[in-house]
Amino acid sequence: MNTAADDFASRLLAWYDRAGRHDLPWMHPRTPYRVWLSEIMLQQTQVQTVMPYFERFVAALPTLPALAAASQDDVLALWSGLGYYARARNLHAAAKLCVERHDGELPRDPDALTALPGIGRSTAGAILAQAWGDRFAILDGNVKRVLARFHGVAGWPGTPAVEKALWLLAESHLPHERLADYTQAQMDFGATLCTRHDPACVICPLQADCVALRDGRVAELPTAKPSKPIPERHALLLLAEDAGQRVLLQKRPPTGIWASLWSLPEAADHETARAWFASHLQGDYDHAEALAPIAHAFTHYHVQLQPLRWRGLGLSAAVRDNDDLRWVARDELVSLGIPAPVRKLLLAVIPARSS
DNA sequence: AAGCCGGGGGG
DNA sequence: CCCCCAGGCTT
Repeated sequence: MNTAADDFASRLLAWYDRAGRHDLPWMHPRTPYRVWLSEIMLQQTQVQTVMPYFERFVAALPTLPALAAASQDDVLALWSGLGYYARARNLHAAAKLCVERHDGELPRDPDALTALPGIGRSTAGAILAQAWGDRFAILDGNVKRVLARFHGVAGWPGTPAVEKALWLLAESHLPHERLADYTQAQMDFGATLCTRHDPACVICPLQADCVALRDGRVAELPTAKPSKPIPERHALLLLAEDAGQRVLLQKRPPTGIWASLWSLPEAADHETARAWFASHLQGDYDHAEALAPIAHAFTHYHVQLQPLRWRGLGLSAAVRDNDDLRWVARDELVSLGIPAPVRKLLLAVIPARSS
């Protein structure tokens, strides 16, 4: 069995001092707000992807009260391109709750923390350990992989039984000191040494006691998620420009894919598109220019988006600009939350204004 | 227990 | 082309 401050933790900490990452943006200064924001951004997202978004976000909204006071559109604009936009909506809602319930600060209590939207057990542990040095375990993808190999735990970690076993193992290794460093050490270790493909076992500080290495099962642990067929979908994107080269954007519904983001009006087929066009725009639907189709992949389905473009259009008199439908100039795109493939399309199609 | 929710990087 | 990544929420 493992003692509380066992070899596992002390070896990991020694490795971290030597080879870990000590200069990530959220470490300097390592405030609760910055730790929290980084942990939310890092959910299912790699460090290199997160860094520029983190810098931009804290520059615009440097404190929790500033985040709470921001508009949802501002928050989504800062998140635009990162994906999993529920994280941004939950972050924003949680900030408001902290202002209401916790005097504008992130609570240090684990139950109060987990009660906030977007913060589960692992994220709460990461925040508590890194922001205050409190003794809580994490169980993210890195830790799951390291523990599954080190202890030879088979079975996909997504199943409750395997996850429960891994939580117990994670807690069994917790040291009594340096919890912030230990937490970072685990993540750095999984991200840079005990990697999914081709881990550096030959220089691993845990190699002497790793069950997977001993049994030659490193490549097959952790057990992969069972794969399922991914459905293919199609949709039309309606790209209407007015005489000033502004594009008509529509706010998406608050649930579902790309919730609450601004995007091009979307239709399942030409019949639906034609009807929407007729009731909102003045012009000839059949005058559309078909642009190159866009292939976009989500985790659980793939979609082919066919953009149709019209120029010099006007809105029907009965429609007008409203809260869910706006003519947007190219310069305004940066201030809105827009799905990545749509943003890319618009920037490619709408010429930058020559100054 | 399974599905939903993005986008990018790597083999 | 496949898989995975500092997961959490909903059903």
